[in-house]
Amino acid sequence: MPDPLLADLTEPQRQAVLHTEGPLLVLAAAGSGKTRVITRRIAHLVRTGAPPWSILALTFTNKAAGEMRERVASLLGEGAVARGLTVTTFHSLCARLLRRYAEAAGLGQIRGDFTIYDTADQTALVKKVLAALELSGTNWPPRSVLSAISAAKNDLMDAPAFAAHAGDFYSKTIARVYTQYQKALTAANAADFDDLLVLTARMLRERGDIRGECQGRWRYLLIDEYQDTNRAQFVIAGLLAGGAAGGTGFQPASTPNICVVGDPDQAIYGWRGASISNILDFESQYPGCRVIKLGENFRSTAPILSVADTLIRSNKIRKHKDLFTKRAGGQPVEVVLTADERQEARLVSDWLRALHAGSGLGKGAPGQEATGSGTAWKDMAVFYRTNSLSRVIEDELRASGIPYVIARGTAFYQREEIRNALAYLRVIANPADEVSLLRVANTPPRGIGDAGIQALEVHAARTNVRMLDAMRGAGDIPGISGRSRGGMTKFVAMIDAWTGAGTFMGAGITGSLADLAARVVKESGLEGMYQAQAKTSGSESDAERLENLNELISSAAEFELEYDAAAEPGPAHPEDAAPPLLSLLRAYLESISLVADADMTDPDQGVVTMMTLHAAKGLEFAAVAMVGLEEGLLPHSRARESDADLEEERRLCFVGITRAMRRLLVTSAKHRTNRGLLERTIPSRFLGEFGPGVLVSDRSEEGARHALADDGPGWSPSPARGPEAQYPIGSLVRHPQFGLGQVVAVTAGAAARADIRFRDVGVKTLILEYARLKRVDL
DNA sequence: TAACAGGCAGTTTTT
DNA sequence: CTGCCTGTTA
Repeated sequence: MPDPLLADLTEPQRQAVLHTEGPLLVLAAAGSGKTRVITRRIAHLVRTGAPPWSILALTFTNKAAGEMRERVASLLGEGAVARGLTVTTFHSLCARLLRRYAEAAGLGQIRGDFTIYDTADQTALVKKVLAALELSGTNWPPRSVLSAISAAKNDLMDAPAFAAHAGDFYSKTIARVYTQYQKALTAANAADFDDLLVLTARMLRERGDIRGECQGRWRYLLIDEYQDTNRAQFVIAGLLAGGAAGGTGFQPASTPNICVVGDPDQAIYGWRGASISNILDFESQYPGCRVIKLGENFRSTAPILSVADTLIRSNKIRKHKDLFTKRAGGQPVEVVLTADERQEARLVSDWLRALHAGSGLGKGAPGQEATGSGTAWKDMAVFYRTNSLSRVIEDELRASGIPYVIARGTAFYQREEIRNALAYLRVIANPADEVSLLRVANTPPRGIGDAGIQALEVHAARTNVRMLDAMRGAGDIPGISGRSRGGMTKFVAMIDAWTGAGTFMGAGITGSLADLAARVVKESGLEGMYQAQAKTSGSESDAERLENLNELISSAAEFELEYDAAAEPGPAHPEDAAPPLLSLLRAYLESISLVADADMTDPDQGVVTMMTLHAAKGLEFAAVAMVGLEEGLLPHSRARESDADLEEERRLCFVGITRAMRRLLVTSAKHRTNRGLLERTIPSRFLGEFGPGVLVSDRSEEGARHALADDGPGWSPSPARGPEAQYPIGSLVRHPQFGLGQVVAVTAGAAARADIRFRDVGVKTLILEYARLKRVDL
């Protein structure tokens, strides 16, 4: 009697499902049925007797985790999932482990009720630190400082270690900031995204008991998209598996049941610290591990696959693997050159509309369902390299009445009014959270100004109390004006009223999260503030803010309905249990902190999806349009310095192509308006690597709005030279602001600069990429 | 203290 | 073009 779990699998797929004991590496090419294998494997494990709670599957996005959970549930029934099967993201898992064990582990930095700081919070905090260290924000852009710190953390380097390695002035300064930043996080009882991983890795490494508990529970470990793991994730995986991770010297418990799935050709997170070597070295890390390659593609037509395969062969640092399909036929891939981004957008929108109307799509490979009626909107997508490209497309789709969504899961929570409301909630959940406190202490204005805050901060630091508690005694603090004092007293009273002075008991304290959110929105004065704004300005966007606040309350209500307290990790000691409302609030805030852009793509919305190439990974669509195939955009200008960067860009392009099942349109605009400036572009070198069989057309004549001469062929590999080559020493240039000048020195490299002596304003050093210079002596 | 104007700098991808 | 930061004024 054939097992229905195995019946429709290919031989390699079947092998991967059946290999349950001992390490397993599955190299799964794009579209090779990876998710199917993973879910069947989990189902098979359960069928053959593994308790669901002993299985841990890790993904990178909530969406991937959700899908996996759903598919397992449909194979086994909801019951199995309910019996403790853990399918979650790395970051969620770490957050949960830390909530449960952080205090017991004596990590020092955080307690179980910590707040997760997102990029905006991190920026606010690092700015404070920079100010305190008297470093100017222009010389030390918070963004770059944070990315240096993040890189260190991803490499599991803490502040003391970083300081120890810092040799030059730059690193030494970063080390000082890193140290203070970490101290500030500790004071705020907060962890940034990277900390979630770093602290978990440290905890599992240092605490054999906790590690043992985890290993004891999760006997089967499965990790998806393994090619995108960074060092911290790699170490966590190794420690959970019970293997000897990263040379830390632990004895493997036995041969660990760790199964990793990935595709080196789809590694696109190198910039975030991911290292392909984690997957490439898996075999040597776990000697005797089984390796299974899934090469047959079940997703795309032959022409699409051929383009993808030809392109990716241009990568030199690569283990070749055949990508093939048994199906023949299919429409050719279309490459279209347009005059500019507006024509490009129009072309994409026309293309989508034509497919929707039913021209052509069903005539693909035999065996495909003939969709004479056209492609549904939800089966189409538009991909772009950078978010900024979405605007023109969006305008065009809206104008032509095509329904669409932009996959920007985080956008809602980034809005000013939402961040304000959430900041209040976060202060309730974690009174030490200074970033949130400072954000709303005077929002809406209640008379607390900079001077008042300054005095309060000094006092709090001196007396070693939390700022919120310092506010309670504002009357006794010297240097605070009466007006400020009044505002602070009101502020504290308000928070106390919401929390029952921290007890979450008493009259007027409900157990409902939605009620709490509603009270906060109203009683904080946010609602009134935005109402007033909407009335005076009468603008649409101000009215929208009020709607958004209501939507936030609804989202809290929704979360509350779905929340399962029993599924939460209890504290290590039951007597530490927080009031139910507080636990609910923290879980809610955590879920918000960990949403990703990709999470918001709901396949059932019946609309075209627009998203970045990064967000597209793991998805598939019947028809895909990829725009902006231009030098500087894809490959991105920031990523063509090294071969490694360039190859990652090529993989990104590969990922985009391989999302398409039946139709693929790739566009490149000859001119593009950048920051209000029309620029001529060079077609992406990748177009020249698509191989034969693509259908190329140049439609730029039809859309030409300006009389700029067209030169040259569609594309040829662009000369790989930086902008500095265009501005030799001595050349004359014009700058929109500084006027005429002469180049006196040039430095090539990442950010090529030139020293230019201007006739009127003297010598200036400019970054060529942004300087908007024009040669005037040619 | 709050609101506003004007100058300036920065441009990727995200858990 | 945008958003951020600074400085000015009521």
